[in-house]
Amino acid sequence: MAAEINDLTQALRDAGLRATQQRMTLLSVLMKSADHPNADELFVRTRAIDDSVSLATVYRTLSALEEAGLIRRLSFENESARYEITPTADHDHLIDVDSGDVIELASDEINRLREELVRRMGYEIVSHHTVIRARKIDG
Amino acid sequence: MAAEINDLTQALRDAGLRATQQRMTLLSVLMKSADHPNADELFVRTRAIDDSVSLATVYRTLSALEEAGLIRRLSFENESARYEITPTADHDHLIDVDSGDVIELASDEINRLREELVRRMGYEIVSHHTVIRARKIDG
DNA sequence: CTTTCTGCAAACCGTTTGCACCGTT
DNA sequence: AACGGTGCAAACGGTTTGCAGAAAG
Repeated sequence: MAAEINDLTQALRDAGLRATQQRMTLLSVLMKSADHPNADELFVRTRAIDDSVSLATVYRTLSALEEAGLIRRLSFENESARYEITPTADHDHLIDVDSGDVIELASDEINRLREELVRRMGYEIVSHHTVIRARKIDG
Repeated sequence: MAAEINDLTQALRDAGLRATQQRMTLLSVLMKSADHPNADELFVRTRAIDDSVSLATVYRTLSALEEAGLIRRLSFENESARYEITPTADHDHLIDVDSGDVIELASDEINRLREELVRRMGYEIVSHHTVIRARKIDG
């Protein structure tokens, strides 16, 4: 159920990084996070487990993990960056403008259309991200 | 061809704002800009016409114009905010990862699919924005 | 004459970095 | 041991803000 320490160690080593206490804690926290926390939230949650973690290390680790492809950095308007474990299936994000909740959205059909559109313009997609701000329909 | 001073004055008044020299200059600069400039670029271009404009005013004016719906603020990853005159037709943006160019992308079909998908989840779209990072296919 | 706007400089806030020490390999 | 990683505090860069004077209505 919970990720083994050895899995975390291996994942970090595979990424060419040393398996330090701080990195393993941060990675495990992010894996347990169902939401899309920002650096400060990760700092608080990580610190609750291991109080030797500094904010600087959170940022440095997040950069390293992103570069290694283990996590994804998400940028929303007027907000600090949020992070998620790299998703297996491509998905976009819907933000509930009232609650602030972030919901994951997948649509193969949209992805296919988008790729076609871009290719027709002579480009190939490197990455893409859609942010939809929406409000619950009452009733 | 060029927007009349009276048009600018009227647009600002309609937005409930005073038609100051600085705002009219900034607005006309943005209207003439085919690219999607950020605050600093707008500051430089505006200052070339009217050297009484300060960076603070550029930011304050951009916020006011955005709130009034006259312009749109665009957020790309790891970049300062860029601005465009509010587009009549909904469009997304493709960034050429090599040149940094921003290209406007429209697709009614994608928009329709997206709206359907969101509605099926019990939401209505407030706004949406897609950023595609892509590379030119050589050939 | 009132109210809004402006320039200036200082404050802000998320993020990055230099440094000297510490832990992993 | 060697090297990468860490905490701390200071720096950074885009953006915002308090203030006193200037301009629009």
